[in-house]
Amino acid sequence: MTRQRGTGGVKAKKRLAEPTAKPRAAARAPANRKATIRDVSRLAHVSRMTVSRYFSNPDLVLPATRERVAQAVSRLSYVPDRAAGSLTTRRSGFIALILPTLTNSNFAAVAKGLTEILRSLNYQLLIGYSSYSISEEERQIELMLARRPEAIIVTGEQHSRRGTTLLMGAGVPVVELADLPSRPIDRAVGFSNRDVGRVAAAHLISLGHKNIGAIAAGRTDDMVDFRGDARLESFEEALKTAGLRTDLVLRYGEPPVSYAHGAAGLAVLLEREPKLEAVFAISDIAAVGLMMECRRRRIEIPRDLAVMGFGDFDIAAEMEPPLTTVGVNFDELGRQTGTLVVDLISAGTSAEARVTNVGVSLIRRGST
Amino acid sequence: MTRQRGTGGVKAKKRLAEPTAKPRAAARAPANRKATIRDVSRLAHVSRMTVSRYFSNPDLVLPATRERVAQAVSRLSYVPDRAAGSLTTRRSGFIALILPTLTNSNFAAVAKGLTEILRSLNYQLLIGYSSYSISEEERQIELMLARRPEAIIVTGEQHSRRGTTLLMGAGVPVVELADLPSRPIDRAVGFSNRDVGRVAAAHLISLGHKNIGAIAAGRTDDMVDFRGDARLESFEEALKTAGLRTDLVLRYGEPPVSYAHGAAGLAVLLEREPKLEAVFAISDIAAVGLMMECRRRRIEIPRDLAVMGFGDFDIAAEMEPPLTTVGVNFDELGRQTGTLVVDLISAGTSAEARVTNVGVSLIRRGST
DNA sequence: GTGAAAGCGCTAACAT
DNA sequence: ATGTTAGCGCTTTCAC
Repeated sequence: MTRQRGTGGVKAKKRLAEPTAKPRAAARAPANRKATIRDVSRLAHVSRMTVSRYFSNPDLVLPATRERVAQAVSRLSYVPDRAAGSLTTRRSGFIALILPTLTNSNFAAVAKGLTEILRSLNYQLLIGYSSYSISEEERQIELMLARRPEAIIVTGEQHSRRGTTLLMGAGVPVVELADLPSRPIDRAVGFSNRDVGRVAAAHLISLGHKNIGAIAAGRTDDMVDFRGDARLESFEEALKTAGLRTDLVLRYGEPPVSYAHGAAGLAVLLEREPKLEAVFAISDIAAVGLMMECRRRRIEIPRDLAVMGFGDFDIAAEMEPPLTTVGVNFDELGRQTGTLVVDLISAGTSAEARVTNVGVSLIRRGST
Repeated sequence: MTRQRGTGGVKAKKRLAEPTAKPRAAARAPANRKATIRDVSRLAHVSRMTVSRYFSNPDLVLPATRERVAQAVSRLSYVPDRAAGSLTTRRSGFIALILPTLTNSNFAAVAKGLTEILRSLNYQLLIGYSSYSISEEERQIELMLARRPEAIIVTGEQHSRRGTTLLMGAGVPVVELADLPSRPIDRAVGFSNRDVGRVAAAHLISLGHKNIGAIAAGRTDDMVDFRGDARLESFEEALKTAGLRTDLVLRYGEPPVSYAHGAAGLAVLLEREPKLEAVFAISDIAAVGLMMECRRRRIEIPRDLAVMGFGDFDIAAEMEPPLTTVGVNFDELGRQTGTLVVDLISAGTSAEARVTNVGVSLIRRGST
């Protein structure tokens, strides 16, 4: 079974199957086959096991031996193949994370918070994003599962039927993020998007506004921002409960909402109600776009129009006037999720409740 | 993790690989263990190869058989283990991507452009980020290599010594992004950050400004934004060449630059030179922060101060006045990189030059 | 402290 | 159309 130098030992028939169709391993770097543990062991004149120990538990290797292995490893630029290793250890070292988008700094913050916790424990985040598409999320779940992650983190409580089935049968901890599922698949760390809508409405109403508008994205069969919708719906309900009009609650376009959503939204609202007094955008991004449009139209904030958003994106505090918003500590959300996941993997359990609420808070600033 | 028997103490000669005499676990997947191809094969009464073909080339399987396999797959919620598969195929299906940060929508756009190309070909992006730390980048490179990606994409041309060694020995295509290395490790798709600085300086100078400032992040031993620095340096050189003062070229704080960098930077510059006429920020983000600070100080743009940035972030066009900037099509950069990488993997070569320049363009808007 | 044997879950290359 | 054989690169277990 020796098959070191040259290709001795390999069946010569291999030549047959070379119809340039499929890319073969050697296609690109003929001279450069990746070094294996066997190459190292031979160079260092030790067994493969000793090389393995050198990486997993160096103390078990005699210093002199260790040094020889180190030399060989360095000479060959050897990096152990984790995929091969995990086959035996049954630990992939992957934590899967499926987000709606990467282009949202709040979600990026979650990834950052998670990484902080996972890095020292040598887990690697396997990040995927669904572009707010339910079918794409399902595809991502399957892709992730194929990599045997030790835990899987998804966004929200709404998934495709098959996606849910896959998650339930995953056999590893599952965490749903940024929501408070009434019936979590396994665990959840999030906040109430309905609370966000209520807090926003309460704030605007308490300021005495009557003609209150709102801006959100629409939805297609496949693309939905469930959490944004929840914020909008609860906002609308709160308006209704207060006996206020709800015909200024706008949904249009595809998620995620953009600056342009906010700018265009203002135009629509103003046409519908010139005496518009306040607007809640389900994302700071739309709120900022709207504020810029106000500027173009010489509408002074908050004197002529009160504006608030959601997310407390970096730009919110920097705006002039600074944007009132409903904030969530996404960094912390990521860290808590990381801690939970690590507990779940190592202890198989955690003191945390099945559903953890990190809460939301009104961040009152100059735009209202 | 109980071992199965079959490896008994006695050395059996030539044990058959396939259906051993010794019965193993029952056909159904044990509650606690992910189903394997063997579980499926037993449930469907076929060999493992047939199950394998069902996934890789269903047409080779008789419809009736296919149906039985499908049933079993579905009943067991079986998802093939890609790590195990790649051991044999020598194709991990991973493309590694190492970015400085996820919190930058331009880099997020690169990931998006890449995904567009790679998705249909069933590659999975393995994303890592370095937080602008050189040592962390090195660590990421090693982590990635351990997953045997079929190509590895890194940002920039500056890496740690060992990082470079690892990349050179990777044995797979390596693409350096967002830079134009004079001596690329393998391939590069990017633009000239020095051009950016020159274009910015030329623009501001052509407008007749004399007291021109600039804002960038500083650097620590480990944290550097090489590309941002290149933009700043070439900007400074252009100023010098034009015989203009360069004492208003500012660097401070850690990368990446933030809104706050821009706001604080303006204060410093104004203190140093009350007659400041124009500012170039190495990132739109800092430029936007600076514009907001202008607003607070009732400095009118562009009348009192011309401002320009880099990156053409979404917010740039939405500002009031809209921000003049130097733009790069990062989406396209991602797509081109994707196409290149796919060519390189499948054909082992590509018509592309070793270094591809996607170019930069001055986007003249209202802030100058 | 080190090594030999066995096998993780999968598939390429052959047989039928 | 389907099955058998022989590993892929690594680590577990157990022997020395």
